[in-house]
Amino acid sequence: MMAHPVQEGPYRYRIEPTGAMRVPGVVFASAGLLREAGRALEQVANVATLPGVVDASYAMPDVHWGYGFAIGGVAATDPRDGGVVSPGGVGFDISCGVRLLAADIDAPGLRPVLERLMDGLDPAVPRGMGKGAVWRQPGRADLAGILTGGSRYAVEHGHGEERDLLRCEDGGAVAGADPGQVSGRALERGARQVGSLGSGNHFLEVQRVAEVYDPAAAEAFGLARDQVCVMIHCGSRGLGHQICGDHVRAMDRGMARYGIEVPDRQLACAPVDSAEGRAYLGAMAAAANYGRANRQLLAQAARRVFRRVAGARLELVYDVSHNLAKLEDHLVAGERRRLCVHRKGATLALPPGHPGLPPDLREAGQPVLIPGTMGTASYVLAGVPGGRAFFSTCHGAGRVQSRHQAARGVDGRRLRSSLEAEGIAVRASSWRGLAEEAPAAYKDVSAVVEAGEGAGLCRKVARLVPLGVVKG
DNA sequence: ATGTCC
Repeated sequence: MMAHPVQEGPYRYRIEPTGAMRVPGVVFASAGLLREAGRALEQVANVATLPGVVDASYAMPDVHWGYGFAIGGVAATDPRDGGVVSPGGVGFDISCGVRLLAADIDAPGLRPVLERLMDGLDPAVPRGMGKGAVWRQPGRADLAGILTGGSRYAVEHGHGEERDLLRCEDGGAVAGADPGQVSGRALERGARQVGSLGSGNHFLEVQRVAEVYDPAAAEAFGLARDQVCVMIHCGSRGLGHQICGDHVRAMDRGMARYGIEVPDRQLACAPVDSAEGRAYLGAMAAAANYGRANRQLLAQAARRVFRRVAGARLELVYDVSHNLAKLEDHLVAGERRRLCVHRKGATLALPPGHPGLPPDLREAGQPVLIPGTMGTASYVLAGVPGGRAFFSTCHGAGRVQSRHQAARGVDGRRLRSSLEAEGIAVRASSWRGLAEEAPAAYKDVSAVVEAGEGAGLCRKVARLVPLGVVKG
């Protein structure tokens, strides 16, 4: 579908419905970010053709090209109106997300032991391709427990604190997981990777709170200026990837049976209330739980190193997923409807007062964690009243260069030297992998966050800067 | 993102 966005408000553009589009497209962006979105806007228009789509096909300020759906896209469908679920609307890395922990130590206090801390984290954080995991050989029962119980199962088996679960979306476990819909191959891939970072833009960073914008919310989140934090960005590894591939194939074969036509095969989908739709949602929830358990185990690995090297404790601030579809209740034109909300490279941002928040965060709103590009800032945001796009906001910087382009433009060793010269300790698993994640390959995360705030999607709480990077 | 093609 062609897309001709027209400005209709500050940081807000509209793509008028044409052809098979059932609803408009709405893009939240500055003029500069809109230009960087490029052909991803055609994907935003394509999503507006899906059966049962409600309200609009939305794009966050960090929108960029993805598989079928743009990354940075939000789309809700109504199952009672033939609404579909599409694996492409979640992405290959199901439940990819971010976990932030706050240390009871400040940056000046940590500085003398930073190098030793990084040397401790280096072997303690399994990463790269096929190179081990924190939970080495989970049995069949443990794997099934992880798929249905997520972080909760990990905590119940000694990998964390009960309080952690209050700081995870859905209490650490998504309901409705159906391990029976997870293929043998997905299980086999997943069994070897429970508690591993992966590669690409996934990382574990030791950070410092550089600036606080909203002192009341920062206090509620347990954050103060100069405090040390740990941010973990990872997903569901080979398991989620295999599940996405398996179910795209099944839906591609089944679409004709439901009389569904889509403008791009990568938008393969099935009605939420169909055998294929239910199968995918059950497997997706299992992968979501696997992703949370993965972050839980990596957090435990970081906790052990912090205790041993710095005598410091790490408290969980929050854990968010930015690749997921969920059944949620929303008001649409004054009417309460249960919708299937796809967020792909977009984060749920519940507003202050929302019943889905733990009591001590209810006044501040939901923490939203925005990983920056290596060597640049990351942000903590919060949901706002009247949040748009089904209470969603951005998820990160978003690429502007392909991996190949980035690797051609930068030498990994030289990049490490320049980061170290800025006082950022780097522990990389491969030089090429490091070069592919060069800051030049990404949009300016600060511009993304400014646009998100300007568009009324979220508000800034704090900015974090890296002290040390453990790179996948 | 991903045992970067079963």
